[in-house]
Amino acid sequence: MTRTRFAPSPTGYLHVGGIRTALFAWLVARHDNGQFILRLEDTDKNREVEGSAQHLTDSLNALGLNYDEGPDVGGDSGPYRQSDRLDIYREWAQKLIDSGRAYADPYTAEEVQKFREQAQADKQPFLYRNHRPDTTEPWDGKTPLRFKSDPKSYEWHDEVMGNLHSGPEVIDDFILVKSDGYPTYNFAHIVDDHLMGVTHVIRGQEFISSLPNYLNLYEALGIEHPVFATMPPVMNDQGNKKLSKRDGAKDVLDYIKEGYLPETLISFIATLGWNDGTEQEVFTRDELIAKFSLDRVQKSGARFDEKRLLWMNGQFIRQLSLDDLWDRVAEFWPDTADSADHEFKRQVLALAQDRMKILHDLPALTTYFFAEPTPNWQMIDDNKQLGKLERTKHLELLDKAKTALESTDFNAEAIQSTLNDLLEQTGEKPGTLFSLIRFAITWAPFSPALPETMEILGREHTLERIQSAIDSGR
RNA sequence: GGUCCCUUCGUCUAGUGGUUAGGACACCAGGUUUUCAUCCUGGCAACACGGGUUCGACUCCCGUAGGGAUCACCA
Repeated sequence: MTRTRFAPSPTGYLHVGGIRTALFAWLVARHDNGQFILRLEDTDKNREVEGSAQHLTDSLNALGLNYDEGPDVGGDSGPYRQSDRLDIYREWAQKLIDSGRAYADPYTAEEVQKFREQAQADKQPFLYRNHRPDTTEPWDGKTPLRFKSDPKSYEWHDEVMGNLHSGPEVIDDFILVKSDGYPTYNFAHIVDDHLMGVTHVIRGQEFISSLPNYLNLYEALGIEHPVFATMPPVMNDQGNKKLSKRDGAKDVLDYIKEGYLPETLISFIATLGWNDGTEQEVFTRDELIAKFSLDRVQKSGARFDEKRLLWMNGQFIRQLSLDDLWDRVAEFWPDTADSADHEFKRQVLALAQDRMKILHDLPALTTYFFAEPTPNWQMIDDNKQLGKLERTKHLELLDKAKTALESTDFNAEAIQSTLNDLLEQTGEKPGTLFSLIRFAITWAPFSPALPETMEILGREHTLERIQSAIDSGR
């Protein structure tokens, strides 16, 4: 039974890089009909950020990355918060002490730092085990507990990276339990993954260099290691370093707030470093679950290109049914739309659907449907065609338009036909006449097609706008 | 610096010895009786470099260069 986990530390929010690791682990579990576990690695109290555990689960939930077991949903392998598992780590640490594979670190942090600096000065790689004491006092829990490593070469398989290898020089006596009593990640995650029955450890490439040490610890503990899969890094848009909070990587929840769809984020993040080998560019959640496999994950890092994300979001918005879109834009209408008629808003939304890239575009696209625009003749004078005409000509044309529209059925088709007749009657070009009317009605730099806009606005309203345009131009 | 990993259009990528090196984003041009967007059509644009192996290398091997990760009582 496949069991994967996402094991973040509650030190802040989740950015695109972090969520991708979660997504891939989730996809592996769902693809295999297995389980996905959330485990909080809160063993560094200094770095912990208030409220971030909640923020983490909110982010996962917002993207629909549901977990079968976790701190807030429970499960048979809990607790799922490492700070609640201290007894367990102590027990496993004792096993190591008993078997002679762990010992009390006799040095202070300052002394170790000295060793490190000395090694650096000698241009030698620093290895703590070179200073390993011959005899040690029993561990009293007040000093760090170190792993007594057994340096050797390793070869192992990584589902993404392929076959990897390392020499004995990278194996060292790392700290298992800190002097504050909390285990290090290096120790805790191995115990937890084992106890929780995790079959696939999916994590970022920053752990690849520690893996030989983990292998050494698995052996000392006498437990089998899970399948490893290393994710390539997500790079910033410059491509010169790993995406990081420190360099302003955005919180995924911020993308949701701006009106990126969860399914866009899922599809985009998945295809950042994975593809199914066909020319398909956009995937639904179900398609991803069905098609995902670790062996098609890229080995090299990928840059985060926000333009592509924007494009993809537009694709998803356009695929939505009007009902679905309606539900999702609830929080995005302009304030002026609060009192507007329900059906009217739905028609406006239908018109805006083709132009939205993110849901937050809605206000800018629709304001003149809900509030009277302010006439701005400068827009007309700046127009290439209209600027050549006299103001009196503008007004004359608008007046003719108004008259023609007064006796027209107010549906888009009839309006179009009326406008076409007007074109012939006045001898003007569409670019002139239609632009003029469009400005008179919307006073916006851009807007949806004229007949549809008029139809939704209705005859009365449309004629009023034209009239007030005429009045303001006199 | 040591160790490990990586390297196809500007970007995301397909490609597993023989292809006009394909797709998508972005960009440019044209079309859809106005604008913006959508949509459609077309265009620009890549195998980091040098050696091998081979009848034949983007594909295999070795070097070089460049990039990344890591060398914590952080994860």
